[in-house]
Amino acid sequence: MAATTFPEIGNAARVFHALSDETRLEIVRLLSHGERCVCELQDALEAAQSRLSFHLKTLKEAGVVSDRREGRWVYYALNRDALDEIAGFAGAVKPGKHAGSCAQACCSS
Amino acid sequence: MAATTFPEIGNAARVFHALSDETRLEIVRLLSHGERCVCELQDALEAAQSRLSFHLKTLKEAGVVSDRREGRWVYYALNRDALDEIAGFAGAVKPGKHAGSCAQACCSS
DNA sequence: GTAATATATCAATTAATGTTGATGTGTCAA
DNA sequence: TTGACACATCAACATTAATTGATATATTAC
Repeated sequence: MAATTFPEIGNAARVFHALSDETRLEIVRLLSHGERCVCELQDALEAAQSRLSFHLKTLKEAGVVSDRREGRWVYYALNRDALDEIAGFAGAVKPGKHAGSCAQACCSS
Repeated sequence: MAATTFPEIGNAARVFHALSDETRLEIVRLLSHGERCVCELQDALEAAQSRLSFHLKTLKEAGVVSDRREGRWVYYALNRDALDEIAGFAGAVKPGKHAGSCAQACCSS
């Protein structure tokens, strides 16, 4: 498989949607330093707990982050695969870089 | 400037939002083959004209595409900078790749 | 067990986004 | 200069997403 295969549109849309919110991008930025528990994020973002929980769920459902429980705390971490998918998308779409890698109708014209 | 500078959160959110819709991703995919006029996209996507126009506007406002008029037709093309920003984001956020490049509070902890 | 802490979920509200059909604008050809 | 074409914009409506405050669940400390 080429490195620039066009990702599944539906999945890509889900990932991009997860990243389309500033609060969630801040979360991602914080997590880029390593995993964090919810209360640490809460302090850093000064966000209401249920709001944060909502955004974490959104990120998790899109596959951008994963979580793991440790005692009372739940730690969230970035999921490298999702970031690769994003980079892959950008690469696949760059003019001249995607030749032949797109299986859909757009290549038949 | 490092290649992995963390992009402006606000702008990144705008770009990601533009890419968070399947119709718009299809448009981007089509444009990855080169510029297209609206009517070509219309044929390829079987989308109502006003719907397409709405999505093109969204993409344009986010800086993902640019347009140019040629007679009766308006041609849309991908904007490479926006794709670079996406790739840059993915790179900046990857664990271990962003060290020292993040000017915000997240790096002070 | 009981209380406290960390987190998730729910219901209600509000805000943002997408869709549709109709109308407006610019450009070209006859 | 009229008509047809390519496209943008608008208004009304439908759908989806985000925020808030309250309540529920799990874990630990006492």
